Amino acid sequence: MNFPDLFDAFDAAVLPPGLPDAVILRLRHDTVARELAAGEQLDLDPARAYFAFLGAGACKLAAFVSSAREQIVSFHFTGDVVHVPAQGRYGFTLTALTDAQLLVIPADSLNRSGPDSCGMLRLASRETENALARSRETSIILGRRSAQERVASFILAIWDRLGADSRGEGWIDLPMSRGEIADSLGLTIETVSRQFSELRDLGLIETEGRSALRVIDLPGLSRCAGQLPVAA
Amino acid sequence: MNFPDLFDAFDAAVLPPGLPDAVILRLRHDTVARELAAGEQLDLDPARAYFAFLGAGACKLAAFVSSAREQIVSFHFTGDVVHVPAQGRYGFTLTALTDAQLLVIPADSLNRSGPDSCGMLRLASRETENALARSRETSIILGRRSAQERVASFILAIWDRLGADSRGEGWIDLPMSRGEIADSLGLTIETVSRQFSELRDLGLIETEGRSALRVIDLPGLSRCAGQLPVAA
DNA sequence: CAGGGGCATTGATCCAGATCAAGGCAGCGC
DNA sequence: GCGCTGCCTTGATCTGGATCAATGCCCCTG
Repeated sequence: MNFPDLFDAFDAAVLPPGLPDAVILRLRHDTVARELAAGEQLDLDPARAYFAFLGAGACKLAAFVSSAREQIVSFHFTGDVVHVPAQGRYGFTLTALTDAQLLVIPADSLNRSGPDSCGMLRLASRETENALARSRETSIILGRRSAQERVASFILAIWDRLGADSRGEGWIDLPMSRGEIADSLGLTIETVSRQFSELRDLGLIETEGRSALRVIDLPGLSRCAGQLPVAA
Repeated sequence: MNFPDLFDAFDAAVLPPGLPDAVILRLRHDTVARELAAGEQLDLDPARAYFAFLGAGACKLAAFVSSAREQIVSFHFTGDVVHVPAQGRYGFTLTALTDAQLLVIPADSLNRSGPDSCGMLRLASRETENALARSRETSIILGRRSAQERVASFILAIWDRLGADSRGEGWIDLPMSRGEIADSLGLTIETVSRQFSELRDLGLIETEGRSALRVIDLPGLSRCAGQLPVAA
């Protein structure tokens, strides 16, 4: 996918209708297309914030906490707009999980004031708000839930997002490794693996190889994801 | 503090300069002043998102996870703008920790489009971005840090925010209980209490009664807050 | 198709923090 | 001032998940 096609996809999926041509042209001028191979990291100026539109593929947004381990803040898939913050106390990186196509938009360029650009500001505000909602949900999961609840929640979230897309019969291909799942849930690889096994033994999911996954019992999985150990 | 004074404080501290009078008047019209006693909860329409300007006092923003325990998303103090989301998967509540004065602004009213209101949109966007940065930092703390690191981080954050305000010699009064600290850090009351004791024994902080706190060794506390158990 | 490297699974043990269980102490009403 | 109530602290024990340690199994390469 080349720049014009990517930009068209972005325009159609994300941009509010009725923006003045001049504004769109300026945005087009500020925007850059990038293609990443699986595992490759997007190179950005750490002093600036960006939005990235993911035209194809999957990626992770991660904070470097120490050399040992990173905290994955969110996973993103085709069609998502990712908010990449400027470096504050932590540095953030956007890394491709599969080959990916993206449009990189400096946040400044959406935030630039001007009588015409309200639509852009609205867009920036909305996307930031989406990111905030996701992040707060992550906080809740990390603060208050058991390993099983975390893994079940993760599977449900992926299922919501990828269940429709992938190969038939409800099988999906996880684009991330067990280690990356662990880094997003605040667990270790071993614990994630054990929880997958346990959910399989409970008959809630089915797995095949490293990445293929199918949800068999959605309500059951929701039940696993739902409650605190204390119950409610 | 009455509505006009509160609004003036809000205008001075938060609103961008140079907004047209009409826009300010409209905002003033949409905005409501509320006074909360310590422990009282702000009653809002759960279907709508709000911003709240905290003119005086302290409050907590919490998500209800189960009847047993809530996850506190953030603490806020005089001068803060709090982003209170609409109810999604979780319901959020804003509760006063001390007697508090606040201005409640429906998010719609900042987001309303119009050629004049770019300044408002910019404001909404900026405040949402602040909330996002705080929330992501919370996620990192909850996902990857030990009890001691969490408590030390918490004390440092409070210290940054309240160290200057309160009574002399660097003593500050914690407006929240141990239980609330625990609920914000994903720990239990007992663990929080033990960590306070341990930091006291290490000579990093001093405590007096339930709520008085003084930081003695700031660099030492930062060191405690900083690293993973693995070290780096 | 054989070999090898890397991720994933599984098992054994350990430990940080939860849970359970007493006291202790500040602040309040009487 | 005295007792009461509700936090807070401290101690003892328990346990979920981390850590340590082998295999096992994809998948890629030659």
